Amino acid sequence: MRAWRQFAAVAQELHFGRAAQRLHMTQPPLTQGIAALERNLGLRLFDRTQRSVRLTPAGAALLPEVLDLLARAQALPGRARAAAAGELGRLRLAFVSTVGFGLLPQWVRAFRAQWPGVQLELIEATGDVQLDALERGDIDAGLLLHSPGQVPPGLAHLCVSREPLVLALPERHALAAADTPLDWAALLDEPLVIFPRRIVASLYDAIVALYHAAGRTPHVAQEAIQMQTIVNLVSAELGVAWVPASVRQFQRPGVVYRDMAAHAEVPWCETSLVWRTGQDVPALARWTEFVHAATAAHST
Amino acid sequence: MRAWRQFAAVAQELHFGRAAQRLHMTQPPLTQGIAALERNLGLRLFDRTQRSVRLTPAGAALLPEVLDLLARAQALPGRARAAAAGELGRLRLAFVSTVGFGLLPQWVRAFRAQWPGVQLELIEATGDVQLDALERGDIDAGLLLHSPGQVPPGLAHLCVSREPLVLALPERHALAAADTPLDWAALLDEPLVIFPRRIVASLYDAIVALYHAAGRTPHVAQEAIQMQTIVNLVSAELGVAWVPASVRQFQRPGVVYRDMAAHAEVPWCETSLVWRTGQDVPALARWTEFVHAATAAHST
DNA sequence: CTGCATTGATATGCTGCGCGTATGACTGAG
DNA sequence: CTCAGTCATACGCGCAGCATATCAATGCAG
Repeated sequence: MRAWRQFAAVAQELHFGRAAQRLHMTQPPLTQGIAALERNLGLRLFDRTQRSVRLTPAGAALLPEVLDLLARAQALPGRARAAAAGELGRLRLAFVSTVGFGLLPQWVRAFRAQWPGVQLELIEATGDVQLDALERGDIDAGLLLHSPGQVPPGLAHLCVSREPLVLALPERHALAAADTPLDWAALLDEPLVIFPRRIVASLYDAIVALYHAAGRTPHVAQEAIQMQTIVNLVSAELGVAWVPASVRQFQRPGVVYRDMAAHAEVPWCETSLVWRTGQDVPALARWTEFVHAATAAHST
Repeated sequence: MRAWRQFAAVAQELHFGRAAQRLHMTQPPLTQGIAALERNLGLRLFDRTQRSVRLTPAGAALLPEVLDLLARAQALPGRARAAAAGELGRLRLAFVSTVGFGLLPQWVRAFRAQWPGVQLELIEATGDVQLDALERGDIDAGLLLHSPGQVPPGLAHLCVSREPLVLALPERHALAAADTPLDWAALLDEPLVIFPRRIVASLYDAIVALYHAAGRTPHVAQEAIQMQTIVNLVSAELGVAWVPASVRQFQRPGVVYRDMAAHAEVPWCETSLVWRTGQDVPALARWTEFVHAATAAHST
């Protein structure tokens, strides 16, 4: 490596004395170094008389590659500092499917523009799978749903949005028209489409509590893992469903959403970024900063 | 550099003992080397307990770059040998405009495909300019016209094609019809369009000799440097011209070419690749080999 | 709980690479 | 012919980087 640095210096100066000066050394060992390099390679890199130095064609062909190599080598410490600062590296981010249709895409675009050195890997997964993956170290952070205040223990979190649940109804359902007075008791007797409890236990329990408070037990007609699927099942008239307000964006034909905020008992849910504490992932710090700024800007 | 090689070994093995073995050294100095590297960078690359070694996120981000750098460094001697073998480097090739419309383009395509590492720079120039440039070392080889056997002295050469001169006539000229018997004496009295003598002295002299042999002196109506221009001037009925047979490809409207091979005195011309001797330009050797093979294949 | 094997860290001495100093050999300019 | 300039050679030395020896901590077997 040093030999190549010496080669580059002599090739650029075409003068052993000045090249040695640039290398902070004297001329004799430089001459020897170049001679040793040429001997090892088995070819001449310089045509030199006693008065002048010129590159051979082979030397000239090699010079750009050597300069590139030296530049990369010299840049490595800086790259290391960049990596430690989180400007460089890989970040594995899991997310539930609903946020994939929300703000996440534009966040990802903006983040990649701001930190092009960070390789952002996106993995769609349900909340329970994300928690397992976090535990095993397979991902660096997750974006998942939960009930307010019910963030999984032992993890750092950053709340990204807070929204009430709304009711998804088949279009032709008796309670679908917004101007009809709501028969709360009749609603609680309707068949329910809901996610399995293991997906988001806290939110599942909050919905069940809503029924229990009225002395009812929910009649679960069908389970589905993704919110999109749940809405599709509502469209197929298998039942009604409680979904986060943001799901209204879907506008699936055959489905109407009804705001239940008038009933104080209706649960809310939060979407949070969660990650392990206790281990330094610099790129993750950049991501949490970024999300914090993005949510702060959005809420103002 | 050695420090980075040690880093790569430990990062891949995740075990100081095995990494040291791979590096053909013992474990203690490897531990010290990594410690020194981390101290110089001011950051930790490995999370190590007394029993295990893991990469920090920064270390993991850095590993691909380091591996790339090491691979390039290791490949340099091979690149040097390739450069010496002429598979790598720059080749500056001058050519007269006529060959630019002949076989040269397909030669260049095929050569670039066979030797992608050679950066072939093409410069259009007349023969006299090429000889100056060769003398000054501005180009590595030239493709130029000359009379048979009259290659410029002190240069190596490779004859690429040999062809007779043909007569370029204005379409409406009395001698233009191929079925009319040729009035040789009348032809020699026609105004002549020809290149300046300095461009290709040997060919110029051969044409003049043709006139002198019949006791005439050519009446030079107009001079032009490029064959295309000469043909255009013939089209403008400024005179007739002697041009290499290959120029017939141009088919300029208003110009007809007449084969003069019946007259034994008609000069021939050669196109040759010429280059300086006495200095080794490996890529040039690849080019001369290539042209030799191409012309041999074409002539069979 | 105890001893052992494994593994990374520390201590110490030594060797050789690569540098500096001194000098030589050759060349072109005045 | 002399001298300044430049690349090559000779030789000695200091220190970076290695090996040997050893320690300390941890997981595992019994």
